[in-house]
Amino acid sequence: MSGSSSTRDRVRLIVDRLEDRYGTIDWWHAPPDEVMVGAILTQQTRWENVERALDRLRAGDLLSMAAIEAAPADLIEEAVRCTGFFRVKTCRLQALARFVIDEHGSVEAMAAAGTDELRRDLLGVPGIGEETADSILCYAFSRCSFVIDAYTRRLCACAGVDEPVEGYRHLFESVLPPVNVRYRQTHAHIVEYAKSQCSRKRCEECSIRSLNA
DNA sequence: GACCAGGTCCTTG
DNA sequence: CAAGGACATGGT
Repeated sequence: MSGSSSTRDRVRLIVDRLEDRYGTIDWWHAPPDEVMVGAILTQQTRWENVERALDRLRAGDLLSMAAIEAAPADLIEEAVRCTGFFRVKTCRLQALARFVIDEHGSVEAMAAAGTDELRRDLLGVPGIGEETADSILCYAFSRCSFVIDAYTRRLCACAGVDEPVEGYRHLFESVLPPVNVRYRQTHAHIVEYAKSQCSRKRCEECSIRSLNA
């Protein structure tokens, strides 16, 4: 990580500009079990396909850690097929469900754990990397863990900020006030902006690029 | 038909 | 540690 203040100022500028542009938006409010499932299903996958899978799981009463832990794998596979990597993702979902049930007893019980401990434990579950862990912490457990995804890296690259993943995380966490709603909102802003304005084709005219000067 | 999508893991150099 | 491949379906 480079703690360079000019880099941090640039990130602060990104955050402020996005807030001016989009204002208050409330993103991904769903029950914790559903957030955890969605966080895994959205790996390398468009969200629209994830929603289909979530609907299928819900229809089969499979949208809870307890149900996923108990269900036969082929039932899960069938429901999540539309998100791609369906065998791998089914394994990951069941590994997460087993972790929740075996190590904590329930999702509600998990909420009692501290953020650092939770993060470390989640990263120990096969199939859960940094982004998935932080998504779960931020959107399922309302913690101040900033999510660094492909959109965030693309947008930052546009603005001339180039860091290793941990660098990005600490940059954003040093700029944002320690309030969960700001974390989820800023990440939502980045996704909205990057999707519409900073796609591979349009990046040249992306206004964030002007922060380079 | 090529190319990409809100990653993660495993193998190599 | 960086780079490359595997995992797979669905949309443009």
